[in-house]
Order: sequence, then structure tokens, then C-alpha cells
Amino acid sequence: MALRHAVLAALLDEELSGYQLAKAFDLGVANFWHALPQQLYAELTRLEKDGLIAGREVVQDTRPNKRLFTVTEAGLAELEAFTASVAKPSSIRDDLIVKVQAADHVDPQTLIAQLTERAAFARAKVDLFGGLLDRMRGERSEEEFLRYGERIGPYLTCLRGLAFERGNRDWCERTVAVLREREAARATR
Amino acid sequence: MALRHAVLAALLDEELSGYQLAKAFDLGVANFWHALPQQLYAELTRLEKDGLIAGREVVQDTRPNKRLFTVTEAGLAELEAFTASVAKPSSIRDDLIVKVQAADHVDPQTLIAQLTERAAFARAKVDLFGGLLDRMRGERSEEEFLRYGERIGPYLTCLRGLAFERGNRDWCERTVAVLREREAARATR
DNA sequence: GCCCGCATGTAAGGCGTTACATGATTAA
DNA sequence: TTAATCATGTAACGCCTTACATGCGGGC
Repeated sequence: MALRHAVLAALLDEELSGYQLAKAFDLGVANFWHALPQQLYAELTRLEKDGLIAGREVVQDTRPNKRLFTVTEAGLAELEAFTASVAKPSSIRDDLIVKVQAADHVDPQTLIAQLTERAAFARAKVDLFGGLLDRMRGERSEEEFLRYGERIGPYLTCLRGLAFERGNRDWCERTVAVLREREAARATR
Repeated sequence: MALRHAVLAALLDEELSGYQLAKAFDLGVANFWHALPQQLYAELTRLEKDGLIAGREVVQDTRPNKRLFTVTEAGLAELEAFTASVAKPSSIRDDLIVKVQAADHVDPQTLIAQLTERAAFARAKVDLFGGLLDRMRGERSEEEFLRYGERIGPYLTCLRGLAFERGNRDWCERTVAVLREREAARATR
């Protein structure tokens, strides 16, 4: 049950609507968790019912009305308890890695295409996260920001996301290079 | 539905029983996927029913009998199709990152303890994967092995696992250092 | 004598994904 | 006028996790 806590953590720094949360948890900006809009609307309903967040209706003229949510005292306590609870070890769960595991038995060209696509995606995320980090620390150097900044949580998680996507990019590129070399060697044999 | 394909990929290189698979997919050796024994036994039943794997009973005296599974032609075709299908982008899903996202609002000592524990776990995995890679490539250098070795799939996925755990280790250590520095600064204020 | 390893499952419940549904405004 | 953005959901299905169940053999 970690989606609740991810939502609570996201609402700590700013009041957000379900729609805004959905955008934050989508592929683009989710540097620490991923979820679909349906999950979020359902979870927000449950969180409010349990008194961990409080919503307030905002009436809009030109746009549909929306509900903005804030973390309550109880919600903060819940997060505190979650933080103290045992963490399960994380593991990657990625279709692409399964495909590479079977590399010796499937068509290399297909694999190369998939890896190339993923590398491009990873590069885009590296750029995105780099930009986010720049904006968060402003004029300050990273060292300075992390020592004296007020809100470093989102920065730290973004650093993890950045390193992860760099890892993806590098591994994909390396793997493509290996597969290409073997293909070339096979052709001249 | 990627567990099926992960199982198929794992059975490509050797005939395994459910129990052996369960060990491979457990925390210790799962360098490309993770699953619990119950999932695996259920999936093996389904895979056999669908004709993607074939099982043969091995009678043992001193131990309970077991069933060893091999990938069939149809199973290989299924894997081939899976490899060609679109891959979803992978994303990290990790309790610990959620906790760090809330770093500015929860007790730093608790967080430091969790991060320290995770760093130790990551170091253990780095060692484990390093050893596995050594054993796979034997006498050969990495370059040589990847160019001329016969089974490089498992090696490549293990490389991804190694890089991922190094990333975990480094990020945990860095984050602990940052939190400690801020705690020290707060104490002298 | 007790716990660990081998070997295989069932059952229930929670979480995530896919598909479907609605309806207004604004920019291309 | 067509598509994208804002805004919020319902329903069905499938995967993952947690708990429970069984039974023999070997080492400390």
C-alpha cells in the first residue's frame, strides 16, 4: 500500500487537484513514482474518507470545477509511520531486460530496434530531469543547495531518477554496440 | 503479462524445476525479474497447459519427486513475438524513494537508518552480481566474452542489475551524507 | 529433537492496467 | 473544425502479495 504514501508525499509541498497529480504521476514528471489517473482519483477518495487529506472545491468559470487537496495532521502522522516501517528491497521490473535475457535465442535486429528506442527515451528523461534539477536549485551550486535549501526531498528523488535513466541509456547503448559487433562478425564468417 | 516471458527466458538455457526457478527468481539471484514461488508454480501450470513449455517427472529416492521444464517450439515462437511487441517504459517503484521525497517533513534519523540499511543491501548485491559475471566470463576479458561468447543474454542482464545496484548504493550514501550534514548544521545553530 | 532444505501447491485480498464514459473550452 | 486540455470518474480483469498447508530427509 505505497500509492497512498506517494500521494501524501506529493501533496506535502503544494495543494494539488486530481488532474494535476495525474500529470505529475504520468510518464513525464514522475521522478519518484508512477500511477494512472484512475488510480489517483480512487486513492484521493479513499484518503479523504480516511481523513488523511482534506479537499476544497474551487469553482471556475471557464474550466470545470476542481478539488484541491492538502495533507492533514493525520496524514502527516501516517507518512511518519510509513517512513519508520520496514522498506521492501526494490527491484527492476522491465520487459526490455527479459527480452535481452533471451538475446541468444531471438532475432538480434528486433532487439537492437527496441534498445535504440529505449535509449532515446532515456536520453529525453535525462534532459528533463537535468532541467528540473537546474530549476530547483536556481543560482546555487548543488552542494550549497543541498546544505542550505529548505525543500531538498524532491531534489534528492530527482537525482535518483536521473541516475537511473543514465543507467538505462548507457546500458542500452552498450548492449546495442555488443549486438551490432556480433552481427558484423557473423556476417563476415 | 511479462512473467510468462520471464519464465520462458529463464528456461531457455537450462531445464529447471519450479523450486529451482523459485530460487532463481528470489531476492538472491533475480538479476532480471522477481517473483514468488506461488506465482511461478501457477505460471508453470498455465504455460504447460498452453503448450509453451514441456515438463518431465524426475523420480528421486532421497528427495521428493520433481518436474523439470523445457521451452517448446511454440514457447520460443511466443518469446519471439513478445520481443517484437512494444515495450512499456520501465520506471522505478520503490518505497524508499517515496520516503526521501518526504524528507523535509519527517524525522531525518529514521530516514538515515533506512538509507544505511538499503546501502548495505545494495553493496551485497553488487558483490553477488560481480561474482556471477566473473564466473560467466571465466578466463576471458569482458570484451572478448561479449564478442565471442555463446550465451551473452544472462551476462548482459546481469550487467544491468549490477549498474542498478551501484546506483542504489551511491545514491543512498550520498543522501545519508547530505542528511547528516544538515543535521550537524541544525545542531550548531 | 529441532530446524533447514527440498518440493509443490491453494485461497483471499489488494493493487495496477485497460477500456469506456462525459462534457466544456481554447488553440491550430 | 479538429484536436488538445481541463476535470473526474466507473467497471472488468489480471497480476502480485500475504497467509496457510503438507511432508520427508539430513545436519547440528
